[in-house]
Amino acid sequence: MSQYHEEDEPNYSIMEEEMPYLKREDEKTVLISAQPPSLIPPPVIEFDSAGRKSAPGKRKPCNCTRSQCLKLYCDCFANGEFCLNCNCKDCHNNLEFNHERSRAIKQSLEKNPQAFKPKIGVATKGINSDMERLHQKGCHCKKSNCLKNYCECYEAKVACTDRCKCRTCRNTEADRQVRFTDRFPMSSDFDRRTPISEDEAEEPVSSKSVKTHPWYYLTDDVVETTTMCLLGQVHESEQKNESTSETIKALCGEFGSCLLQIFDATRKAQQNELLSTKKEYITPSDLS
DNA sequence: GAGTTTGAAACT
DNA sequence: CAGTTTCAAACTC
Ligand SMILES: [Zn+2]
Ligand SMILES: [Zn+2]
Ligand SMILES: [Zn+2]
Ligand SMILES: [Zn+2]
Ligand SMILES: [Zn+2]
Ligand SMILES: [Zn+2]
Repeated sequence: MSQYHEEDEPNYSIMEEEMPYLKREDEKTVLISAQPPSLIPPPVIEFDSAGRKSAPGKRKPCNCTRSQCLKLYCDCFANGEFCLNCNCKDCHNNLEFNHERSRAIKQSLEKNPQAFKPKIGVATKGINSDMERLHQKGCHCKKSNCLKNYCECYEAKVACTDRCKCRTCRNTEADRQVRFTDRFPMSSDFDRRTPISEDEAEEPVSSKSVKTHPWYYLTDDVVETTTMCLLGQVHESEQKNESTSETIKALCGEFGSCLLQIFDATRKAQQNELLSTKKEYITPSDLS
């Protein structure tokens, strides 16, 4: 994979990094029918090419009907993956049509050498934090105000930048900051700061099991943050001109998201309690 | 589920 | 490069 290192050919080095089954041969890019990416050991990918969260094993099945999953219209193809358990019709994005598929990849690649590179920069990779987690090409939205998932920036949960050519954008960094959801993602390891009642605060015995109940984490801070998130959601829904029912639906989602984070803190507290039966102190490395 | 809306990708 | 068409997903009801 790394037998070619030519400084003046950045495209190929990128391609070899992103698509191991591509090889350089003479002045051409040649696709070798090596192991398909989906069969290669562990594709530990956190984000797909569009910046969406992508659980390594699972992938949203496509429903392509006219592209044969051999154009970038197909998300599977665009992610450099084979179709598997998809609902596509007349799919050629598989080993049966490997040759045709390789030709299609090559075709897309010569149209745009960056075609299979992630559209959204990976979020800080150790020392190399140059790659911003922002859309590299920018969106061109006209009617969604960049407030719906039609917008690739919004879908990837990143702010629009000057690279975008969107009209009436409501997804600027400033816009996002008044929506709270992104500003205060309640860290699941927040501490309880405000005692709910004085009795309980001075109860040494109950402190062992009380932390395993969700309501223990309903501190003022958490309640306030949750409320802020909901208000931010209302704000966003109003900008979208959403109907009341859609607004309520969105609010339910937001509230559920907050509740899950609170519950997550509960779950971690339970784990800590289990660990503390053997250890006096828990080091941060125990948590993860 | 049916029908509409949307903007990237493809095409001219 | 710009204008148009095609396409599959996002969205609405
Ligand atoms: Zn497909
Ligand atoms: Zn597919
Ligand atoms: Zn397919
Ligand atoms: Zn946009
Ligand atoms: Zn944008
Ligand atoms: Zn925008």
